[in-house]
Amino acid sequence: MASGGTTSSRKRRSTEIKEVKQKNKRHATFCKRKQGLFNKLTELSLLCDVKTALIIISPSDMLYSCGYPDADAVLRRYLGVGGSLQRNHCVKTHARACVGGDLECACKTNEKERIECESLRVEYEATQNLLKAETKRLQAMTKAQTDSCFDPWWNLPTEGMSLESLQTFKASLESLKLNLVAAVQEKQLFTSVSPTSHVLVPPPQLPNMS
Amino acid sequence: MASGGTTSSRKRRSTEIKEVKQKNKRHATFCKRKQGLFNKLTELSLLCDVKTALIIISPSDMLYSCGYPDADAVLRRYLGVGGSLQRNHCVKTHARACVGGDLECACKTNEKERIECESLRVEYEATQNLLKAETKRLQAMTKAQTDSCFDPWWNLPTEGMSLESLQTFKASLESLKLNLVAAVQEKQLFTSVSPTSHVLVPPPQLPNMS
DNA sequence: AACTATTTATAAGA
DNA sequence: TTCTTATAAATAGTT
Repeated sequence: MASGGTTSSRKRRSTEIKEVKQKNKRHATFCKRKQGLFNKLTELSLLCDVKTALIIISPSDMLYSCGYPDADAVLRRYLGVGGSLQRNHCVKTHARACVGGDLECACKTNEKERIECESLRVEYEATQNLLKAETKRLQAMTKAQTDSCFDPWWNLPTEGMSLESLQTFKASLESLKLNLVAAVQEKQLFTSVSPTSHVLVPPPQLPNMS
Repeated sequence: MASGGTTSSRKRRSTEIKEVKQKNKRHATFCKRKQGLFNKLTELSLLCDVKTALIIISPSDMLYSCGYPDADAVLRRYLGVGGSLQRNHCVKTHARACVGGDLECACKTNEKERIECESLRVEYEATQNLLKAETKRLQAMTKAQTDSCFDPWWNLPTEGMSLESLQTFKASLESLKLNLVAAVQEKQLFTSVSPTSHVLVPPPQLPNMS
């Protein structure tokens, strides 16, 4: 009796624990990958000057969105002027297996949404160039050191610049941090950091999605 | 004269070539990353049982989309029943639930705020890049140290300070990044750390996240 | 959250 | 674009 009951409950309990673990694991994976996806999306937007919108709906109908420079603007553009889901223009669809079609269509529509991401991109690229220059310098340094073990890197003529720029980096970073903190605090941040972010409305009722 | 003309045209040509190369490079990057993003998206959908929609608009107005199980269905869900993009801006109810402050409609974001957001994003990106640069530099230095045949640079008394400040710098960069993330997270209840990501409120009857 | 061993993505060059 | 490869980044599993 006691043993039977114990066994039974142990079994049931272990099953439950396993399920919970599975669920937790899946959720952890979801969080990590969602994060990664958002990062990738933002990187793509900035690097390649493209506009993006990403929407994720979790099994429990939680909505997540991410877009640059404005998810809704992208959606509007995608859906067409009427905001209808019937699009009248060509879309390269990478659905499911993510196999790209061969559609070639450069749809030209009203380009009123000339977004001001240009300056953003310029700045970003400047930073990239900086990074590139630094990297190159360091590589040269390393190579020089490897080539001649007697001549350490700090003796190389470029070394001073490297350290100097390091100081510069630090200084600019610190001011950056201040600016950031101030800006974040000033904002009411349910709008998030996106320049044109929106909080989304859950629909009044739940349509079946599957 | 002839030489002048030659020089001039050579310059111009090389500039053009450079530009073209830049353009090609960017496009190559775009293709690769777009592909990667689509793959990631599909993986997320399948692994975690979430519904997704991703739209990309290239500078030449090419539209790309990817979704699972159906991008349009996801969009419909996102947009609400009416499929209208003016989905009731005022989400204050749900937004309050998320932040718990006095709120303004996200849709009413004014220009000033948008600019703030934008600069915020720029700074965030710049910070990330600086961090990247620093990390790379430190890695290279570590490598140089390993490769070094004789007295490693950090053993020299004068240069020890350099290393220290480097490490301090790196540490401060990392904590800066953490602070940044934390600051953003604080403002968003169900967080995504990405600068552009937001979380949407689930429908009232579905409280728990999976 | 943090860490690390692996896997995966991707930049550069062809 | 596609292929290759060296390197960088993401992340699964674990603590």
